[in-house]
Amino acid sequence: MTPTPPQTSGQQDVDTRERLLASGAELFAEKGFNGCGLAEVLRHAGVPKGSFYHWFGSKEEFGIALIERSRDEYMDLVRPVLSDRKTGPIQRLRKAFELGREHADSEASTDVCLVTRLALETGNLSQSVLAAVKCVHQQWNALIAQILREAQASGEIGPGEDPDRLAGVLLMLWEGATIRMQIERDARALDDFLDLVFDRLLGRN
Amino acid sequence: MTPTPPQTSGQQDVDTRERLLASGAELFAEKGFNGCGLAEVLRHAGVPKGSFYHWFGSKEEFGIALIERSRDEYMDLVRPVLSDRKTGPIQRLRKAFELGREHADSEASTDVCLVTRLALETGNLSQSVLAAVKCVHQQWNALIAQILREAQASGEIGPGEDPDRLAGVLLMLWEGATIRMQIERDARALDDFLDLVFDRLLGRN
DNA sequence: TCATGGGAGTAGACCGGTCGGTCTACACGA
DNA sequence: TCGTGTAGACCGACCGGTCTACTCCCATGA
Repeated sequence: MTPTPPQTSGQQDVDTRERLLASGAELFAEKGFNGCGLAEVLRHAGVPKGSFYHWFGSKEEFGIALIERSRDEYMDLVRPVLSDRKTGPIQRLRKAFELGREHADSEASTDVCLVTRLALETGNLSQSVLAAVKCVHQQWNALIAQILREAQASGEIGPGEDPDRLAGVLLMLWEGATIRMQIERDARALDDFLDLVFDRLLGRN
Repeated sequence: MTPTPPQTSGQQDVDTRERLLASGAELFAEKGFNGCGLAEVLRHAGVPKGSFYHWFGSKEEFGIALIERSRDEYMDLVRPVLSDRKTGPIQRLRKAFELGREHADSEASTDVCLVTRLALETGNLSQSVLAAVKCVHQQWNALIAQILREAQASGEIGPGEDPDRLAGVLLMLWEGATIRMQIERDARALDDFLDLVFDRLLGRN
């Protein structure tokens, strides 16, 4: 279905696909899915249109690949932190979000998590892209809920909390902070998020 | 500069402008500023292109008019609640947000606050539209901060809080909840927001 | 009283540019 | 020679915006 990565022919071809994805991630995060035409992605990547449609069936399919890539990248970044058994669950969670903050700080200030960026475009996103966004959200939600359950088991948070619901709230706060950052062009919103969640909401540690 | 409202000639002309604004508010809230072409707005309003450019200088100018209209509508809705001196500040604030929740509930679930909707489009919004969004945010922020100061004066919240910063956090949470609602097509996210903010964050009342 | 001129507003054909997507031609290694 | 991938001209649809033609109302003045 999707072209398989080449085995013998060197890396020029992989390069093309990878260049497209990198350009797409950058430009879509900055301008949104509908706000950026293929021509611009192509120009930025230095790839002709024919090559694009060799690797991807449509702009939509390209978008979904980008969403999944974005999730995988973030997961890779965060996994070692989350699975570090030397620190408590809440502290691990905090570190994971701090990684996200640092990421936002290091990029151009307009650059924001692609998944969040696409989330508010849902109204004019196609059904399949929307589904991909939703799916990643659920995965993140489950991941956070898992950590919260650990925290509950170790007594770091009260047994009365619903981990799934609390995870949803955390994710939702993070998204709000991301919009705020986007408007104000200032990562301070993410600091406010960290303060709020870890000092006041899950506090006393 | 802008065409003055007609004084003597009845209301057909005002009607045209109003119909355009109503259609624009509905369609832009659903599809975003860039996700919806003028032709669609025109068709929905039953107004020819010539009339549109009679009333508005450009799509951009139209967008700014919509943002300001959205703000005014919400302000009118919320003002009586916020200025009701019979209830405490925090309770008034809660009521105002609950009004927002009810509004979201009554509309089609895709329909969301226009200002929030445009906020994440900042990347591909023109400078002037972005400025309008930012301006409305600051006005809301100031409004909330004012209420919080009252709450501080009456001892409902601690004197250590920074009202402006806290107002920013509240607004940011609200936006996160709005995105969440958009993705899940479910207003439960707004309930979570209300619980979090008023039962836990500003709690004990 | 009524002809008339002009501004307000309606109506939609039309413009160049850009959109996502298709198509053919070609380079190159196995 | 055939499959893989590059290259870009080209397509119809649609974008925001312009332009001309037209209707209608009413202010003016003899």
